[in-house]
This record gives sequence, structure tokens and C-alpha cells, in this order.
Amino acid sequence: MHHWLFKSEPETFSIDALARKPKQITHWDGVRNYQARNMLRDQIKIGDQVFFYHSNCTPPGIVGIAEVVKAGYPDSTAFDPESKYYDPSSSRDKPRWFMVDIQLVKKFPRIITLEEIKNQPELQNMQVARRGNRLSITPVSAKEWETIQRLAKLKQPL
DNA sequence: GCCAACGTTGGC
DNA sequence: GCCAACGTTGGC
Repeated sequence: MHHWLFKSEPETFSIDALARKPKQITHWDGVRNYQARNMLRDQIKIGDQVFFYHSNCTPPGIVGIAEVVKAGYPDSTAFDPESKYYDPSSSRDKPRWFMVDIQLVKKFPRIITLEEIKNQPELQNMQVARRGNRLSITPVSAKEWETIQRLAKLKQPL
């Protein structure tokens, strides 16, 4: 079992929007970056755990946990000319883009902000904390996963 | 709103 | 295959 961090802009799709979905499940569609695509297609499996991260907002940070309930399959928004994620170079025969389905596990009682992550010595190497990181999907180590969960149980940021 | 970092595109 | 130009991401 592996751990991941998925970024989402809350104005586009927040953890509360996920909570309102039927069965609290959503397609993680619209990823149009090859590195992230490869993870969606090849590495992210059913049962993997995901930190839900709010980006491009104040403050950015991890707001909860979701679980992968369906492994990589072709992203159908790429086939839809009406979609803003439409990509004519992706076909059903040869799909270029992939998505997974995730289900909400829980929303944290408080946000673990990017600032708090950066201040935590054990989390110095988290990819999301690295300067210039733009990947919307990144792997999280088991140790990082546990550290974040421990922080989430504290009432106050450290 | 600014801008650094980074990915993609396309001319050559 | 190089690399300048351009577009996007996302923290601040």
C-alpha cells in the first residue's frame, strides 16, 4: 500500500465538495501532466491512501484523507469536446490521460498548513514543501504519512 | 497581482 | 535535438 498527496484548488474542487458527492466518491480527472499521469496509470492502486491538499488558497495545506477505490483508467474528459480538459490527441483506442477514483475517508479537524509542514523537521523532504514544486500528485513516505496524522490530532499547530 | 519555477511548443 | 518563447502553477 502506498501513500500520495493530491492537490486541488478548493475553488475548483474542495474536500467539502468531495463530501457532498454520492458515496463521497469522485473521479480524479483533468490531470494533464505526464509525470502525474504515469503515477495515475501505473502506480496508484486500490486501497492506497491519499492526503487531500488545498492549493492556491489561504492558507494552503492538507485538509484530510481519501482512499483510492478504483485504479487507473482512461480519463473520459479527454474525449469530450465540451470539456475544458478535452484533448483531441487522446482516443479511446490509445488513451493519453488517466484518472483514478477516490473516496473521502475523513476531513481533518484542522488544516495542516504548508507552513506547519515546512516547520516540521521530519517533513523537510516532502515534495509538496519543496520550492517550485508544481506536480499535482506526489508520493508520500510512510513516515511522512504518520507524522502528518500525528499533527492532525494535535489541537494546535506546533 | 507578482513572479519564480517549470513544462510544453515549435522554429531552426 | 537545441533552446527561446510561451503558458501554467501556486506560494507569497
